[in-house]
Amino acid sequence: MSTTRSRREQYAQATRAAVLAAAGRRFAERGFAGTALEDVAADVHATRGAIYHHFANKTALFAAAFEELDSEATRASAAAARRAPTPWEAALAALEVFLEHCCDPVFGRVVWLEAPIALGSAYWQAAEQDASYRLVEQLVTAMIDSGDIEPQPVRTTTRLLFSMLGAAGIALAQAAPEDKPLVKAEYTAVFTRMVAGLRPAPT
Amino acid sequence: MSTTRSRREQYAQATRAAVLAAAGRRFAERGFAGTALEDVAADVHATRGAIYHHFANKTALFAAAFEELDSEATRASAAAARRAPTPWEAALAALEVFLEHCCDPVFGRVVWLEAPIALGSAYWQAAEQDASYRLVEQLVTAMIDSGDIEPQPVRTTTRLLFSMLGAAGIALAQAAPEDKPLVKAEYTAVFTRMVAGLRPAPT
DNA sequence: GTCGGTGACATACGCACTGTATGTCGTAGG
DNA sequence: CCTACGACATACAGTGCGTATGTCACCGAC
Repeated sequence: MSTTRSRREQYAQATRAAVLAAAGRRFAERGFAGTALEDVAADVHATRGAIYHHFANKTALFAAAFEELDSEATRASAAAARRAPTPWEAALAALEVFLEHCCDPVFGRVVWLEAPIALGSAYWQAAEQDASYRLVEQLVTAMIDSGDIEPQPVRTTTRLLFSMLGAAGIALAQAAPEDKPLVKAEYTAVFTRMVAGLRPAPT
Repeated sequence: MSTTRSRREQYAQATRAAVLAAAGRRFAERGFAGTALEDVAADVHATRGAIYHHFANKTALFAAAFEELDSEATRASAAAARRAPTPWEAALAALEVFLEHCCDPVFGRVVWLEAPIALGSAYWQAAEQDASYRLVEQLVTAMIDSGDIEPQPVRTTTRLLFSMLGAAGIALAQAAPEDKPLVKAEYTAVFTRMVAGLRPAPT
């Protein structure tokens, strides 16, 4: 239904998407505070007026860029989780895919480094509504229900795991390209062992 | 040696300290971006010129306020750790004291919520030089050396634990005063179990 | 005790952005 | 054709940082 749309609307969507992409790159390279909307506009041969036509303000622009990246990574991670036989293995599979996404410089920087800056103190409230946070929450709940881990306060556990994901994402975003595989392996290993601490003691 | 100092210098130190305290409160209440130096200056009946005389810029002012809070909490935590008989118990004791400090609204907000915003993308590089990070690093190393936990990549483990500390600190900073004890207990419990995942498997 | 020097501020200004209000032009629809 | 509306561009006001410059009290020397 979206294929046959008036030419005007097609053009508008195109510029909106271009602005979003340019903003993502700029935010990743120069940071949120360091990028002027003037520059983003120049990247797509437009003016700040165009940006303010499509987005309420600078923060909203960032939020849109963020959500696009986050939801895509979450989608892929959730898909990987669904292919695993047990909740425990689902969590590991999702972790693997998610960390792979964090290796992308734009993703890592925008989602983990700049998001707290852009969204300010409200970041952690906002985070709980994000796709990635909710995926973690679902995986935790599933593991508790299946007995893979002992019952824990879900919210607390999710927040802790989410922050660890953030640490891993930041490390990956900052690592040199050739170091990323090693860094990913280390975080995966320590991460896994820590979560394993929540498993029931072997009889 | 610092007691007998010229009157001028005493006054200067007093205003500097007053600025630091006022900045801490403002940053905690309104956030880093939300507080204008004009307001901080007004709080101590001075002007922005006075602030710029004592601190290089807004970020430096924040960093000074941050470091004061952080070093004090770290000092107390390290002292608690030193009184414990084993590295494992030392880590638990330090965790307890540190989380107690996080219950202070100014501390929690400045150190955990606003610091990434104020220091920007360089936050995580800066964090590794902070007192609290280094304390975690020492505790991890001590636990590995004593065999309390199995050998792990120290840097990776420290970063993960530090981020978990941050999650707990933020949760405590945001919790209502009457909820803080419960929140603290939950985070302590889950945190401890996760770290316990790093312990050697029982023979 | 006064006199030049210095340090602790206050005042005034430029500058870089953000956000908003208004203008323009092409396209869609009757 | 021509009127309306949506997609932008342009112009402007406001805010807040950083800096350059001024002023006045204190300190030490003579």
